[in-house]
Amino acid sequence: MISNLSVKSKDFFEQVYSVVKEIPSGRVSSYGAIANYLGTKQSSRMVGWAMNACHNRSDIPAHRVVNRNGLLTGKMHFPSPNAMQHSLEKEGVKVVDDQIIDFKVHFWDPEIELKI
DNA sequence: AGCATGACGAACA
DNA sequence: GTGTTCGCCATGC
Repeated sequence: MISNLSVKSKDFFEQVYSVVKEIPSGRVSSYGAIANYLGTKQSSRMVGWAMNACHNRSDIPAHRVVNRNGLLTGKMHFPSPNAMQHSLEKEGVKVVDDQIIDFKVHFWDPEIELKI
């Protein structure tokens, strides 16, 4: 039903979206954690690239995905640069100067929470 | 084909 | 803790 050509990257995107959608409210994750969960931890950039394409999808809480430092590096890619921080604070995550406070507390690791 | 860039991460000085 | 460098892989010129 589906050709096996050029499906890899698409499937990778879908996997990223699936994991991101599993992130509960008030929790955050990192590109590297997702990449690690998908088995491509060395390609954390591709996770960010997948998020760049998330504009095609509607149900992707991309604001819950930040870099390893808990820094909102991707906020500038949102409709409004303030949307990402605002959404996080709305969920109870404190953000100051584009950085999540107590990031490790709010951190959500798919490899742990989803038990692989 | 090569070179530069990017919502990253890790290693190293 | 900060700054620099490299690796990674897809995309654009």
